[in-house]
Amino acid sequence: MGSEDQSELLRVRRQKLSHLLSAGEEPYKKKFDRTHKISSIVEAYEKLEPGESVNEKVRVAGRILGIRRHGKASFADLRDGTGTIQLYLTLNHLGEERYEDFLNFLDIGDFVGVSGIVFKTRRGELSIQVEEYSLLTKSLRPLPEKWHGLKDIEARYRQRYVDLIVNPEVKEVFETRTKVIKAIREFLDSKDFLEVETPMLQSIPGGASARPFTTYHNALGLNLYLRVAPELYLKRLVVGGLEKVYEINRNFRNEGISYKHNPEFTMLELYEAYVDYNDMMNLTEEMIKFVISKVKGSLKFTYQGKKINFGNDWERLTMLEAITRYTGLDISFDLSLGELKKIAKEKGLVIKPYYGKGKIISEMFEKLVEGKLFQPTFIKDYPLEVSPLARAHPENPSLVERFELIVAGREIANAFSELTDPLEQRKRFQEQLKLLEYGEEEAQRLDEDFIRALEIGLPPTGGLGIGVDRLVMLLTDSHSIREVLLFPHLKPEKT
RNA sequence: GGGCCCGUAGCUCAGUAGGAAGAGCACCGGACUUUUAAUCCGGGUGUCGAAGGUUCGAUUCCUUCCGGGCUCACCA
Repeated sequence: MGSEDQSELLRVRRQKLSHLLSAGEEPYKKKFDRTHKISSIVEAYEKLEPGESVNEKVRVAGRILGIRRHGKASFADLRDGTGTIQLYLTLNHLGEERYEDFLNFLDIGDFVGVSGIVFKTRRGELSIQVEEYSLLTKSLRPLPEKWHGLKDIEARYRQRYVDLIVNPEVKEVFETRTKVIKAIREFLDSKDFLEVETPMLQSIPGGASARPFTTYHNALGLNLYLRVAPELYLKRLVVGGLEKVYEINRNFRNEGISYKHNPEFTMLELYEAYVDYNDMMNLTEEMIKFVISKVKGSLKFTYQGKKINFGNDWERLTMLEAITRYTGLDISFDLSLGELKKIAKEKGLVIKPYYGKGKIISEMFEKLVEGKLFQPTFIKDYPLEVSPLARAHPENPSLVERFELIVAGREIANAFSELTDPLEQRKRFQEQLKLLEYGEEEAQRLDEDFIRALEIGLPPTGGLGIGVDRLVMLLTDSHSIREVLLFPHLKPEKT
């Protein structure tokens, strides 16, 4: 784009840049030695009396966020990664040329380094009396308005760098996100879990019922899939003797985008040998309580205007109990398939012809009950039909030892006693293959090497997955998953 | 993918029952040596998302497309 096509705002900044260059100024410097971060100046000197100054020269650097001109003296706001401080610039201290240059050629958005004396104005604002300044980076585009910030949701996501500059609460969300992940690691590391990394590129996508992204390896001439879950690899590691493992990393699912779905999202999965899903339930509760206390300082907070209390012992209901309680329907596997379908259709559910009793019951739970569970609730004993990797329930062969943690109507965690019997696992995969034939693209594929690993022997194992983004949504009071992803997926801008 | 809504200046938003495109901030010029959403005086900087259509005339009405939001479906 030539300069004649640009708006006046862009043109003016480029003119200032040209002027600086022709005056021998370097507008993109490589470094600046600081003596202080802004927050350390604020901490050290915030108790100064108005009018008082400190006999110590400081050097700080940051981005100019505001300029207030007052003739022969002016103020500017300077922000670095730790805080904001006011600059006080006067003709007396800088000399006429440097003072005028600051006002004429520097703009809001520019990075500058300054040196000067710390003092407090008579209005009580901690400030730096600037004796020297240096332009570090010239900004060529205006920032959004100081009062309303950047509101346009699309612009905020596409230009997250601007969002982070002008909307301070956005930075806090991502700091919280990092704290959550650190707290998870702290908790699991203290319990001697080993953090590992397993393949993102898989030749058989496994471990979850989801459509995968496909890709191609040129050198090997091989179709590959982006993983939908790390599960089968992590269980191979338990076979290998790593008794407690976890991975926090990205999963990719080729599905729709919504306020709670992004095509790539972050998942915690962990596996522990010699324990079952009841132990996983206890571990989940302990871990999430640890994370929330660490991050929020309290186990009670509000999410989207409603109070959530994580402090009590969380309720544990079987799926069938939950359906009965929240719908009044007396559902069990004793009903015939025909009866279940009839009830489901009366409730407005879409039931495909090949659905069995288990799938219908899980549909009833997900569509009719899940959204009503706001307080943290464990729902346990899922239908076997929808859980091809979980161990059957000893008291009911139609169920498995599996639970999900539901909070604010959403699934936060999913766990089970792992199926360790290789012969049974092969049968389960074969049932999944039938679903693939029915056109259920999310059905799971047969993974012969995983079966071979089970044949080597997987000890009794409990496994757990937690959707990290959704947990962060809860703890940051975010309505949309996009608010907790730095760069949520959007369609490409223009052409 | 379906339904509803949105797209006007760099940003936040008005507006035109179809007839010369507006405000605040930002920006440009001027005044001002302790201001802080500084103030005061002057200046509107625009492909009204894009392309067609209707019309004497379209930013406004219609169609299609692009992008976004909410919601339903699918999923975590």
